[in-house]
Amino acid sequence: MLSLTEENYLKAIYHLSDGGTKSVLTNELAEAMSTKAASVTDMIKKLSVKEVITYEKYYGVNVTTAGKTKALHVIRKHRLWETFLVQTLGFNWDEVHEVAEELEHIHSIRLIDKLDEFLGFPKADPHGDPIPDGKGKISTRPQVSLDQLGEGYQGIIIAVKDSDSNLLKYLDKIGAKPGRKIKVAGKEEYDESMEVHIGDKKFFISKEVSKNILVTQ
Amino acid sequence: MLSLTEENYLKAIYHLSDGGTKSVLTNELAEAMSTKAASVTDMIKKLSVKEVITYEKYYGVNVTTAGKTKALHVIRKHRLWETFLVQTLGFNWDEVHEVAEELEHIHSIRLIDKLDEFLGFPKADPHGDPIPDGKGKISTRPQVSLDQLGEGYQGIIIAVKDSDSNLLKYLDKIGAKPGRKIKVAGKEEYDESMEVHIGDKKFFISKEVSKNILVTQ
DNA sequence: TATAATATTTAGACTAATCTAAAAAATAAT
DNA sequence: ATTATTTTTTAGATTAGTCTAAATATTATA
Repeated sequence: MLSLTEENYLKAIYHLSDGGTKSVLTNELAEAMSTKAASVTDMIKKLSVKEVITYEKYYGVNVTTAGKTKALHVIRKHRLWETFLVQTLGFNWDEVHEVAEELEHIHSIRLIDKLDEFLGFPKADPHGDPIPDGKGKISTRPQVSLDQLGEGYQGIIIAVKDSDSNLLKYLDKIGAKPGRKIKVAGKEEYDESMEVHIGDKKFFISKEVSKNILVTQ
Repeated sequence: MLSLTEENYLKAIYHLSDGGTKSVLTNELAEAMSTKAASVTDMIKKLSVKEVITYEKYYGVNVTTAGKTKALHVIRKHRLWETFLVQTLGFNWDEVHEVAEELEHIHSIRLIDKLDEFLGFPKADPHGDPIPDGKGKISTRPQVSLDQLGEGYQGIIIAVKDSDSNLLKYLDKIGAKPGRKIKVAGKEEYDESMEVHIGDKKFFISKEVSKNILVTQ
């Protein structure tokens, strides 16, 4: 059984390792957890004893299979709660992250399965991120961030990055929601800002914004 | 701000003091918290620094006004979550206590107010216990436990004690739910067991059971 | 390839919450 | 009113998670 803090570290490691595909360094984990490298070293020792990560001194951390499953279970809870907050309680999509950070640590499996059922077994959360099933299986679609695409591209928004509440408010304002069609009408070489069409409306967005919009390939 | 543990201590003190009407002794608090008296002494020192209780060495603990408000806020959250679990997710009333013990510590006030609204501002939880409002105001009705009443009594079940899951299963089986009419058809002097009529059905219940049924006076 | 810069780990200390064992106060019993 | 019993508190230790400062390893640079 992992403590709340251990769960948070494991989740961060999972995300930073891109779902367990690469190692994570002490300092980037410290940065992500808003803590000091020394604290991270202590924690990764604990997590490797619990066999959810492997760890080689000075060479970073990797998630084990067991660790992946546990991380995905926490992510499942987080995303189901976010869906509940928006779909059922009427929160805006920019208001749910912090609350879900707390709710994701409630233990009852029965609760989360009932919640899943109540919500109609949603495939994705309000930001378009896929919701793992009870066994920790996650379905991913091929996707790119919009900034990597050039003029003329046309596709569908799959998801948006959900970390920054102000960004989400802005994306909401321009209608950049999962499921909407988006077209790169023009791209400025100098700063990589672009003109996009979303529905029948046109917007100029900075590279900073386009990096946070994930679209079909 | 109280820690999770401090919140749990405060809630226990509030309950053991009958809503702040009497002092609580170290040992009974230790018993209620499944911990040792020494730990209790440490914690009540912390809680009195935070001014949610007053404490005089060797003479027990009393809740302050601020403490009452905080305790009632936790109780509000507990009871709203219990209502949600039963009403919305389809849990049985004997399955919700432990989960609500975790959920009651989620901090967002906005969450709990939205939940309250979603549930239709319920006045009582599934066991009949009153739900305090956002300001910590609680409406209590005059009530007695059934064991204190004699043959011939007739009234309405207001609430049942919710601590024991097996008791709740039994009460569910005999239909002893808040709102139902109940009549004491006979009472055995020897062991204070009684025959009760609930709806059109008749049951013999022990004193142990009757103590846990709260009825109108 | 030695040296400088950066990253990581160790050592030692702090707080919250807990414990056991011993001391002290309050209550009960003779 | 002493003594015995019970209750409560103190003293000192332990674990989880954190920190700073110092030491060590790795990587980059000249």
